[in-house]
Formats: sequence, structure tokens, C-alpha cells
Amino acid sequence: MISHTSTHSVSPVIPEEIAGLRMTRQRQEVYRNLIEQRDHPTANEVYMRVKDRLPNISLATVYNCLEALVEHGIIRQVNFERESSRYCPNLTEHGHFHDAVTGIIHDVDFKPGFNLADLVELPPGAVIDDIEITLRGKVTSA
Amino acid sequence: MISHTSTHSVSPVIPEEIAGLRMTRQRQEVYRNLIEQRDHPTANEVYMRVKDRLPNISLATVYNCLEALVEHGIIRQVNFERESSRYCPNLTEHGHFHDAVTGIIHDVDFKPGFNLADLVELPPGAVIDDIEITLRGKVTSA
DNA sequence: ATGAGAATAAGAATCATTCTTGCTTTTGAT
DNA sequence: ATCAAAAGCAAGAATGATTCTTATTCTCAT
Repeated sequence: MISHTSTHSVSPVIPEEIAGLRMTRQRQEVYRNLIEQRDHPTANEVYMRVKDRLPNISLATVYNCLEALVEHGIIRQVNFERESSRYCPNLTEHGHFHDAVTGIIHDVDFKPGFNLADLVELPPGAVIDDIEITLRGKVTSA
Repeated sequence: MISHTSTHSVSPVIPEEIAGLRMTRQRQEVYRNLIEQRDHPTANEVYMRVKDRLPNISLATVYNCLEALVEHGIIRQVNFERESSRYCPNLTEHGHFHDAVTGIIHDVDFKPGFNLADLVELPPGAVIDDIEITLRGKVTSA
């Protein structure tokens, strides 16, 4: 019997179309890369990685693919300070914890019952459409 | 008797030194501008405004002043998406509400007892050094 | 098969920000 | 007050992420 030690020993099959977006070869590889390596790569990092399978892809195309995926709600774009944008396939509502030591960005889920309007003094009449929470700190392994 | 209708009819006097930073004329004007108009201007907006009083100031100097003020903890730099950095003289811990209609950025204070660690699933051992909360939405005046 | 519209690659352009350089001001001894 | 050293400044060049442009190549419905 065959056992898999990695969760990604086989590349996931990406459908022809997602959320109304035609998944071209380039878009597939960009998206596959994001869901396989669930980190938060920059466009340039995706570009580097995807060149294994598509040696002729251009950085502009990676940007185009990422933009198309973001606009169709298939992935999210996240920005930290003034750094390059990063991309994230996690569509659940979540924040980010930025480990200052390792540089690793962890997704942080909101606990059940989380309601930000209870916690901050919003301007009167304010309706929240979008929440962005970024934390920075360290992870003490002790 | 003289009555003041504006809270800023007189420009505040800026000390010679703040938090160990020598307040040169340029730094004074940049800082004065931020505390007078308590909005969240970009470097370029500060540059435009400050030219009234210092017609020869350069944009690079505005950037230098803002950087010096930020590094000495006198003002804060805030970034929204990939837009130009904005600067904020409010040193209390607070978040921002971005009105999608007017573009106005409101400071939002945290309610008493606010503790984000209670609300999100942090990675084990995580210690939060810095919190950044940005909300986007509308303000319904009705 | 074919023509219109979509997607791509390559490189130019943009724009906020940072860097460099030469000059001016301030500071802190003397 | 004097003067060297340090700090600050203005102007413009350089940088770097992202977007735009253009010419070429696909895709898909007819």
C-alpha cells in the first residue's frame, strides 16, 4: 500500500473555471501555488515558484493572474505596511499575526461571537463592510 | 473683547525639542500642520500645505521630517492598502475607520476592557506587540 | 475554418519613497 | 566670539513595486 507523508505529494487539480473566471494554464499554476504552499507570497515569489512549471511566464502575467483571482474573490490580497502585496487563499474572515522574529505570517481566526462593533467607538451611524486586523509580535516557544 | 470661533485661530507654539528631537523650523511646521488639521494627510499633502509658511521646503525634507517625527514616537505613520502613507498625531492606541463614500478616515478608540487576545485564535505562545485595526464602511447619516 | 474578444509576454512608464550630493545651519567645545 | 564637527536641508537622481502598452497568441462561438 502507498502512504503519503506529505499532504501535497500530488498537485491538486484546478477546475477549468472558478467563480466565473476561466482558469487558464497561468492562472491555474498561480492559484495552485497559493493553495499548495499556504504561506503569503508576494507576486515576485509566486513568479519565481511558478517558473518551474511555466518557464515562459512573465511577472506581468503573474500580476494579471493575481489581480483576476482577487477580483473574482478566489484569493485575497493583503498588505503589510508598505511592503509588497501578499496573496492569501484563505477566504474565511481572519486576521494576520506577523512574527517579528521569523517573518512568518500566521492567519488568525476570529473566535465565535467576535463582533468588532462592540469593541471600538465607531463614528455614529457607521456600518462596517470590511475588517482588517494585523498583529505583530513574537512567538515564545518556551 | 476678542472671541475665538476656531480652535485653531492661533497656531500652537511648538517647543524647541520634543522627545529628544530638535525641532527645526521645518519639523515644527510639519508637526504643527498635523496637529492643527487632525486629518490623515499624505507626505505630499503636508508638503502642499506647509509651503504657505515655508515656500522653499522640499518634498524630500517633508519626508525626512515625517520620518524623524515617527522615529521619535511623536506622530504615527499609517498605511491603508497600497496607498501613500498617511500620518497621524494621535498617539493613543486606536484603529481607523475608512469611510468608503467620503474617503474620510476616522480614528476609532478601543472601548475599555478591549483585549484582542481574547477575540482571536493566536498561535500558541504568541505575544502581541502591536495591533493594527482598519475598518472600511459607510456612515449613514439617517 | 474564422473572426472577435480574451490572455499573454516583454518591456516601457508611473509613482511613492529613498538616496546622494553639495551647501547651510547649529552645536559644543575652546 | 570662533571654529570644527555634526546635523539638517534642497534638489534631483535612483529605486522598486506595480501598472500600462503593444504586439502576438489563444479560445470559443459561429
